[in-house]
Amino acid sequence: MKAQIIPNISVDCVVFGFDVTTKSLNVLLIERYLKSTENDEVLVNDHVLTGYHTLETETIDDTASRVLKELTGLDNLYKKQFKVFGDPNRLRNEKDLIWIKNEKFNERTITIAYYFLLQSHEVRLENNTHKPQWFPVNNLPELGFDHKAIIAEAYSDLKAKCLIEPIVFELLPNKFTVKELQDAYECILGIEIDNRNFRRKLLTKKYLIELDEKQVGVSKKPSKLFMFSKDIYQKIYKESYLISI
Amino acid sequence: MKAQIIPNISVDCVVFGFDVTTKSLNVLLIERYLKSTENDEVLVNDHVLTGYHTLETETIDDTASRVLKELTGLDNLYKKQFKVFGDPNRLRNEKDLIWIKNEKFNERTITIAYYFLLQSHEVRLENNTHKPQWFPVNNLPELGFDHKAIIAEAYSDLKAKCLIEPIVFELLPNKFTVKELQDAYECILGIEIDNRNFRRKLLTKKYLIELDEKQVGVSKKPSKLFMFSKDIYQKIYKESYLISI
DNA sequence: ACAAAAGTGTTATCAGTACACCCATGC
DNA sequence: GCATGGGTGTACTGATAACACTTTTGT
Repeated sequence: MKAQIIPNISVDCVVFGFDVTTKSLNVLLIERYLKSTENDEVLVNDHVLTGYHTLETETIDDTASRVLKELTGLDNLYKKQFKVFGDPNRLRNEKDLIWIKNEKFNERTITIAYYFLLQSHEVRLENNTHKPQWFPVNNLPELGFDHKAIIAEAYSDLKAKCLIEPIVFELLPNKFTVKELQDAYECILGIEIDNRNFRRKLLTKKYLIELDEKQVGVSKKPSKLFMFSKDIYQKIYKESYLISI
Repeated sequence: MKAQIIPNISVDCVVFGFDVTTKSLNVLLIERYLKSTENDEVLVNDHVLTGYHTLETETIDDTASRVLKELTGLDNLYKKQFKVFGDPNRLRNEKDLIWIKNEKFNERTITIAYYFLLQSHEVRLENNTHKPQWFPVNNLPELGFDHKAIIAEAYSDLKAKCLIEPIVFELLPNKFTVKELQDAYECILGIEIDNRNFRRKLLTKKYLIELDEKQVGVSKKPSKLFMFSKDIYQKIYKESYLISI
């Protein structure tokens, strides 16, 4: 017997992928496309986040992981539940109503929103039945439902979190250069950082392990590679009670 | 026609009340009490958070506000949605099952948890049909459902948020002394703060307005009173991009 | 040898921490 | 006049911010 879906509770996933070569923070979207059966008129043609209803037997976290695995084949990614969207009118603009009628799900569905962090290139886009595509977080296409607002909230949470938790590393390969780390921060925060100050600050951190390796296949001076040690980070982590208001 | 409740979606409210005289951060709980109809045996006798199901026609935020108004008569309090609890087994220990059977609600209910901030004494406890009581956050009674975990998460979020947003003021009267402000911080964070450093730091803030008033009715030297200006705070607020990992 | 990116140091300023005593008031 | 809590100052240390040039490497 298959587990029942809960028709009024869903999970939506904002998948952030960092592209280290183009220095771009992207969001993974899927197409929402519907043609009229009568006259071939295109009724809906925009993009949405990936999501699905929760099953009776699983936790919400499991739903999110399942949805992501289904879309990307990936497991064990950084995952953050950041907000619930439950406005009774959140799915009620014209195209949403057409879509919902077609898909036959509950108009009053609340969605628990998660974001995931990975490197863009980890996701195989070719031959993917969901036809996912990457869009720069600052240049999104037309979005269905309330997904524009969901992405905005996710991005805002990501900006805040990356300053106080070591999550940038989730967007980078295992071995990375200091410049790439700086790029990731600059890209997420939308700011420029002085490279001397940044290097000094980060290179003193014990949890950044300098490897005996350099970049290969680059056309100019190759840079040293580093790794992030979560173990060391957790060992030296100290709670801060600094009041910053 | 009355709005329908959504049987599998609820809101739970962690009401934090600060008592400025006892310097105690408290949580408002209501009793969960059930006697057997057959033999007078007490089946359930513990405490829970206040909460209720969402109505078809309202937003989740509205549900939370409604629940709180119903319990306390209060409006316009600081309110924060901080996490969803949706484990399929979250309501399935023995007493919870007895209770749910009696109350006839859905075993697979997810709850969206909020916390509220106020001063303990704002809530009238006498003649309140819900029989709410304050308990120190560090000394809670036996709790039903997964409410112990919900309170723990709420408290943890509060600790983090009070360092970066001016929300302590929600726990204090309009006019307060610097000492009371310090007490609030010490109490929330569970730490001691050097009063000279604290005063110097906070008194330089433009959003703390020194009043031409002093405490009255205290038995020793009366202290100057201050107000928090949200307007000024928002005007001088500057986004910080300080990486603190 | 040249282009490109990696890598490096100093100074000034600000913020945080540690620490102990005097002062004003109500009783 | 005294007990109580309010209120204050200084020195040290560490972190941040501003700023420009040299080095290494591949081609």
